[in-house]
This record gives sequence, structure tokens and C-alpha cells, in this order.
Amino acid sequence: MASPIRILAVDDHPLLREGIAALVNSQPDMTLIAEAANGREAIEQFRKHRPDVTLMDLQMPEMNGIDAMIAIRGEFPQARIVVLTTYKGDVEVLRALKAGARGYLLKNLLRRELLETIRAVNAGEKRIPPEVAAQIADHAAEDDLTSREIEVLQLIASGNANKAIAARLLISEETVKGHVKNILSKLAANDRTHAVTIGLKRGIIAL
Amino acid sequence: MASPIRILAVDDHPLLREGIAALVNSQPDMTLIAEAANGREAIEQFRKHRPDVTLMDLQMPEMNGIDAMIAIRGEFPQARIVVLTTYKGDVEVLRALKAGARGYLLKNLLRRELLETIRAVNAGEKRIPPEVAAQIADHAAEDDLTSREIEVLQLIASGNANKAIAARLLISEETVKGHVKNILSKLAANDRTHAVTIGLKRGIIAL
DNA sequence: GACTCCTTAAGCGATCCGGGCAATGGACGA
DNA sequence: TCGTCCATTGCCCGGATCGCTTAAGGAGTC
Repeated sequence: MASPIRILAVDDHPLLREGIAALVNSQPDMTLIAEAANGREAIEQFRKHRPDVTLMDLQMPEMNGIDAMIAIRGEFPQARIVVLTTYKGDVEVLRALKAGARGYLLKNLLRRELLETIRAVNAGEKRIPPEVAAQIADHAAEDDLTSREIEVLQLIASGNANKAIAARLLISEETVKGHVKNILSKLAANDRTHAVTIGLKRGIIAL
Repeated sequence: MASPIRILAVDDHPLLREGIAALVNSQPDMTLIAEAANGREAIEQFRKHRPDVTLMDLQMPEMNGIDAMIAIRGEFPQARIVVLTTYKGDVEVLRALKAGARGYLLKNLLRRELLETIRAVNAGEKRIPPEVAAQIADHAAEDDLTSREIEVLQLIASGNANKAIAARLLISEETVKGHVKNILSKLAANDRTHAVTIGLKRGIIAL
């Protein structure tokens, strides 16, 4: 073994980082060199240590994983980052891949899968598990919501009527209705409530 | 140290169990004696090992943590169980406490907090962190939804109109409206969509 | 018996939903 | 550069649905 794979673990759960540390350090060809509890710390640690592979959670306080990945890959385009998160919808996965993730793992994975993925990504490959890929494929043909539509959907989720949304966004109620119409159509939702639950499932909006 | 505290870890994330194992086994007065990945396994392992303290996640495949706790405490009323989960709403917390949990920890806790809680619960105490207790207190005065109302709320979340809910539950649309009215009032929601998001936040319903 | 819960009911105004139509402006490729 | 596409915005209409109010009977529990 020439030199071990140097790994940075980013997650806001200390216990999970502990688990990654125990697993990784038990492998002769890997070593955990740093940890971070949020996106801001992740950027700092990446600058300082230049890890070979970064394991990154998405949902974190202060700065989320997507923004951290974008920032890191802005400075270091060759950074090899694997997303390690609990299940999120297809939209969240796509965002992560667009931000430059080389792998996307779910936290209920087997130990072996994590190790294999780390080695594969370190070797320059990409690794997306089939159940994640299937999620994406299911919605590949559909239109994405525009940013304005997402904004409207988020306000709907917060309990705003169309009139209130119009006031908040400084547009007319008729326009809001237009957006709502498109949202229902794109998400294949029965009504606004259904649209919200679909949006939550697919990772388009959050509570 | 007479004999170490014997611990059972129940969680569907292998990495997290690994983290618990590493932390617990680093303490001279504790030892991890068994693991389980879901509620069914948890019951089996509890029967076999009779642990002093059980760390239990709530959201798991096959059988969730609440049901497992109820089953275990049915057989072993003196079982000392600590819930260890990512944040859930106050309703989820209350259900866990009613099912007999002696502690309720969030996964983003510090290592020290977990160790202290294990020792305290093993000694017969109860431990609820202040931020969790505050959640409960915020809603202590409010009425719970009835089981019928929860059923209706869940159907609303799935995108059903009142008429469709009526057909599904074999009751009249007027009755559904009556339930919806009570739901909106109890949850202090602006409309049905808001009620759904509140229900999700508080752990009353799930997607 | 008191209490809660589930059920039903009528009417009414506000809101939502779906259809079509069209002007603006920015982004993209030819 | 020009033309096209698309997001955004705005408007009209009509039927469906929602949310509120008030009222009341039956089932089950304590």
C-alpha cells in the first residue's frame, strides 16, 4: 500500500462520525484525517487537509452540504466528494450530482458498500447505488419546477392562501394562481395539499 | 467497578451502531452486548440478553421503536430504554414516554451527554433534555387529535378532497368537514395544507 | 349522569381549480 | 443579430371545493 486514502468526514451527528472513524481506521488502506460538523467547517478542513475523499452529509446547521460542495469544488475542482445522507427525494440527489458529487450513499448502507465506494471514488470512478438511480429515472422525463414555482410551493406549505402569497411576493393573485396551476400540473398533484406532500417527498421543499 | 452497564443498541444505521459501539466500549463501566436493526430484532435481543440499558431509534423498517418498546415493557416492565433519534415532534416524544422511555436523546448530541444519560438511566433516573421538554411544554395545553381526526389528516396529506375522504371512510362529506374543522382548530392551522405541514412537524402523521 | 367522540345536516361566502389568452423580458441557438 | 423558447406576469370565467356556523342524536367511557 503506497499511501492510505485520506478521508474527511462531514456530518452534524458526532456518533455517526465516530462510526465512520471506527470503520475507516480499521482498514489498512484508509485513514480519517479530519472531521467537520457543518458546511462551513467542511470548507475549512478541506482547505487545510486536502483529503483524497470527502464524505458529506447534506442536512446540516449553519451551511448545508450542497453549498459546501459548490464552494469546495469552486476552489478545488478535482475534489472527490461522496454524499452520505438519509434518504432524500430525487431532486435533492440531482442537486448533489450537479454540485459535483462522485457518489451518493444512504446511511442505512452496509459497511462494505461504504468502503467499496470510497475506494472506487478515490480511483476516479463514480458510484450511484441502483435504488438511488431508479429514483432519478422515475422522474427524469418530468419538468422541474422553476425557482419561482418552488417559492410559491414553499409558501403554500406554510399555510398561505393565494392572496397572502401574492402580497408576500408583490405580484397579483392571478399570477399566483398561474404558478399554482403549473405546479399542480408538473407534480401531477390533485390539489395544493397534495403538491406540498409530493414536494416534500421529492426533496423540492423542506419544512 | 462491580460490573459494567450492559447495553443493547437498536438502530437501522450500521454506521451509527458502530459509533455507539466505539464510544460505549471506550468507557470502563459500559459494554455493548448486542445490536439490532429493527424493532423485531430488538425484542429478540432483549429477551436473549436482558440488557441494563437499551438505546432505541424510533424510525425503523419492519417494526418501529415505539411498538418494540411497548412489546418489551409488556414482558419486562422494569426495562430501562432510552430513545435515540433525530428530531421528531412533540407528539412522537409523548408517545415514546407513554410507551415507557426513560430518556429521549437527539442524535446530534455530544458524546458526553449520551454517556451521562446512560449512567443516569441505569441508576433509575429519567433524563429528558431541556430542548425536548420545551417542545412538549409548548403544546401541553392543547388537545390531541382523535384517532379519527388523524385518519382524516393523513388522507388530506395524500391529496384527497373531502368527498373522496368521505367515500374512503364510508361517512358523509359533512362529517369529514366536521373533522377538518376540528383539526384546523386544534392545530391552529390556516387551512388544510397548513394542517398537514404542522402534523408532519409535530410527528402526528408521516409521509 | 356527565363526558367525549363520531356522526349528520343546511346554507353561504371565500377560495380553489382548470380552461384559455396574451404581453413582457431574458436566455439560447441559428 | 435575429428569432425562438421559456419563465413570469396578468386577466376572465365558471364550476367545484373549502371553511364557517349552528344544531343535534347515538355510542362508548368513567
